[in-house]
Amino acid sequence: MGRKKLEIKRIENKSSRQVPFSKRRNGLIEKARQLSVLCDASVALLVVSASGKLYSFSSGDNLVKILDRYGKQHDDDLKALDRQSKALDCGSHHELLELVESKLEESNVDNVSVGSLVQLEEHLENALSVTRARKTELMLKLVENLKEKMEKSNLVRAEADNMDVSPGQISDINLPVTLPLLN
Amino acid sequence: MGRKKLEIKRIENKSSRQVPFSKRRNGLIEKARQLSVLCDASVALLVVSASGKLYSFSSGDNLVKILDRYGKQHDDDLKALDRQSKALDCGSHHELLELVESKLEESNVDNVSVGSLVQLEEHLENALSVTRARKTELMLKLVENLKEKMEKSNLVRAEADNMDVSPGQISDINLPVTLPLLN
DNA sequence: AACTATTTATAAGA
DNA sequence: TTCTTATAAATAGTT
Repeated sequence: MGRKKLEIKRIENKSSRQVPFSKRRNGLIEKARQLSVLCDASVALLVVSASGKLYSFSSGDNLVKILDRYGKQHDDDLKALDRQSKALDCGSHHELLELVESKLEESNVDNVSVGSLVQLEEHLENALSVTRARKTELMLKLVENLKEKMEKSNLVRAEADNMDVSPGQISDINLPVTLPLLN
Repeated sequence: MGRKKLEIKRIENKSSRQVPFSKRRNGLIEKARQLSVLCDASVALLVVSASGKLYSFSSGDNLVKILDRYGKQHDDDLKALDRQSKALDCGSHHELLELVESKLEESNVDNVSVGSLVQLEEHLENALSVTRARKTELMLKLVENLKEKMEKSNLVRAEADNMDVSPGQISDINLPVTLPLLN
């Protein structure tokens, strides 16, 4: 959609990439927003530029929740895989071979192309990354801690200044206040 | 970009959402692909429909790597946060208060709007989810195990059939073969 | 950062 | 779902 039709291939010149990157990144994020609003969908988008800068979007549900949702969907599948794996531990090579062949057959029956198998592989990799994503509550607790401390501190100040500070007001500022530390 | 200009607000009728969802989802994924190719960027996209179906895209780098990259970028920041938090444990309320106010001041100096503070909060939530995402190697090992077993099994069959099976061939089929189990 | 000629995406309809 | 088409929106090249 420009003066000329553009081939979709890597723009070699690094500085020539800057403007298209910025335009398309913004466009993509806006499209993601529209999809989430129009169709009531959860959307998470991460973009890392070649120079390593990160840009992200996530719909009302934050990334964490979307990942959780994703994780939940695959939980049972992963458990099945786990059981399968354990079963294989005890199984003979012969049994494994039969399993593999039956699975191959299923794939053929369903006319699965190499392309879609590759997609399935990506699928698993995603599922793995999501499973990993469920372990660490530590940082969350850390931030919760900070929040509490700031809340207390604000209350102390409020008392000193004889002002009324509602919990709502506090929670509006306490997290952002900590965030400049991240940059 | 259709026959009529469309307001970007939730399409209430559930069935009326299906077609736009499908079209826009495909469009979004295509745009994500183009951005990653044209500008040599890493892009990860997760879309969960209102009915809970998941669709995803990730550029050559898979989601795991993109998350790792994201995580790496924020690792030092998170460590800083951690140190900060520990320091606060020993600090007085007064010191904390000063910190909060100085941070607030910084924010004002930099003319940070409420909107961008909200963005920063999302930023942290993303960082948290990524930090969580780095913990579990378990599933990866599980799959590696499966891979090895299948490789062995294939070699066994290859010997039996007196065929030559290169490692490359094996790695092309062993993962996909396991993947139908996930669905 | 703005402008505009074009291309691309897509809303509605079939 | 898939195709068609009129129109809106995105954006490549330019200033």
